[in-house]
Amino acid sequence: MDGNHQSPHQPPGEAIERRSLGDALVERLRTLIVEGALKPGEKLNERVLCERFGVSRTPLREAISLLATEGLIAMRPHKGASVTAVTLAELEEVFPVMQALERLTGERAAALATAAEIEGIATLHDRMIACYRRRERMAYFHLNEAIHDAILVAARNPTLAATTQSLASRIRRARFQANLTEARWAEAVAEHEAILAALQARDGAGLGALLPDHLAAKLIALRAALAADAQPETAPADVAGDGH
Amino acid sequence: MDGNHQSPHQPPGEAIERRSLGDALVERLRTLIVEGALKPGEKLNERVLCERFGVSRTPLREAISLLATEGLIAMRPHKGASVTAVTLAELEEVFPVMQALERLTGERAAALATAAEIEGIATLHDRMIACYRRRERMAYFHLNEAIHDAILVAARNPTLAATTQSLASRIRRARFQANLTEARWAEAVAEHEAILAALQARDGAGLGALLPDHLAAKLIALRAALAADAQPETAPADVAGDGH
DNA sequence: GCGACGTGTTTTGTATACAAGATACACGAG
DNA sequence: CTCGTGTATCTTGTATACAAAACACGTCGC
Repeated sequence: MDGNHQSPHQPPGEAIERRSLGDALVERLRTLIVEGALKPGEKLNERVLCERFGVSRTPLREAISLLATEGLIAMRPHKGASVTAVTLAELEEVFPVMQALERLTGERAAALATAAEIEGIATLHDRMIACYRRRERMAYFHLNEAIHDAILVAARNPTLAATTQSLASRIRRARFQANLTEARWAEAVAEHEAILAALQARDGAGLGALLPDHLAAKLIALRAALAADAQPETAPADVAGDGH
Repeated sequence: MDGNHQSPHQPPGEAIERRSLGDALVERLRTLIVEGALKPGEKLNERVLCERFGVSRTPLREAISLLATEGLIAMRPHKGASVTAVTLAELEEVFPVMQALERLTGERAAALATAAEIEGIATLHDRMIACYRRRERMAYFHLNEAIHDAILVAARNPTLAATTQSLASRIRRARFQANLTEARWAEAVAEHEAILAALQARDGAGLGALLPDHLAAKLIALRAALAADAQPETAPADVAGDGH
């Protein structure tokens, strides 16, 4: 269920079995970058990563190339690859595109989702709410993603799904980096309640507006969080040090 | 001006010089596929292509992988790569996504384009009209693309540009395959007049509606053309033969 | 003492070599 | 004669080897 966020649109019939090493690497690397294990600006030394993953340079380079097209990695000729920085400017750039896609997703999902899919999303939603009550942040995140993936599947458009997913990883990364405040978390849960209600009512216009709004609220929260992170020159680690 | 359709959004300052072989191959292959030299369904034998382009398999495979993410090529593990078919179903899938993106493009371009950019687009437009009058189909196509690229640049969003371009190649391919009728051509020219007028008036809502409409009209035309191509079992070449 | 140049090392870009899976054809059994 | 199986060949997936470019450091000149 987790991992594999890149292809929630796989048509069940065609069953394209994954090309082991290359694709597996793509996912591992993407997770490492999105979840912050590989830090923004970090230089990706091919030899080091090869040893780390136990593979040769050929499949590794394939994976790096692919992530470069997703915008998670920047490649400069003869200078190597590095993890791109999560800047506010980048988010301001990605968000409007994402909003346009999510509006379409909402409209289509409300119209095309099967009853079973809506029920499945409701189940995921309930589990997510339970995680919220218990403040299980990681489980909440993953269920959140599962819900958005399920809505994407319900929109019945593999191209839309693939395009959205490609952009989503850049946004997810910002979310991992900037801590979710308690206030924003409560707000997000309320937005999700409205989203589920619109889907159950098959209100296309409503869902098509709620999803971009949800995203807009997220951007506002991230703006604040990233602006706070942007000037850490005042007290990088001294904040903790002062306590002693 | 021609070629290089994949990166009209290159920020002038960053000047990422292209990684020669790999990227050059991507463009050559993309052109071959889009313009129909490599036919849909055609199997891509790596060794053959290597000899043809005079490169090794490593960069060729990189290029193939990238075009696979664009949807022009399908890869199946241990079975090789092949050019994807241009089906009506695929177009119906890509178009709504493209429309959502173009609406955003129109709104942003109307608001953010510089006076010089609008003037430049007007110039391209006039040259395109001249080509239409002379029925110079190829030159018309290329100026048409140049106009859409210029609008994309004016929208001031590299991510939007890159995403749009990635989908555009799939649509362009259909346009090359299905012949433009005289009636549709005249219609398209009229639509372009309206597009230019909206841009010059900086009418965001107008341009944001005209671009998707332009696309919708194109889809209707392609539907007819592809439906005609779809059942050639009745008389593959006999249609021409009957005339003799 | 400071700066520029040159050499050595590292790292990337490309080519080739090897291994595993898939296709095609031929041979044999029914 | 047809169908299944086994082998041979080819193609892909991965690893390694080679070449060129970039970086780092030391030396030489001013």
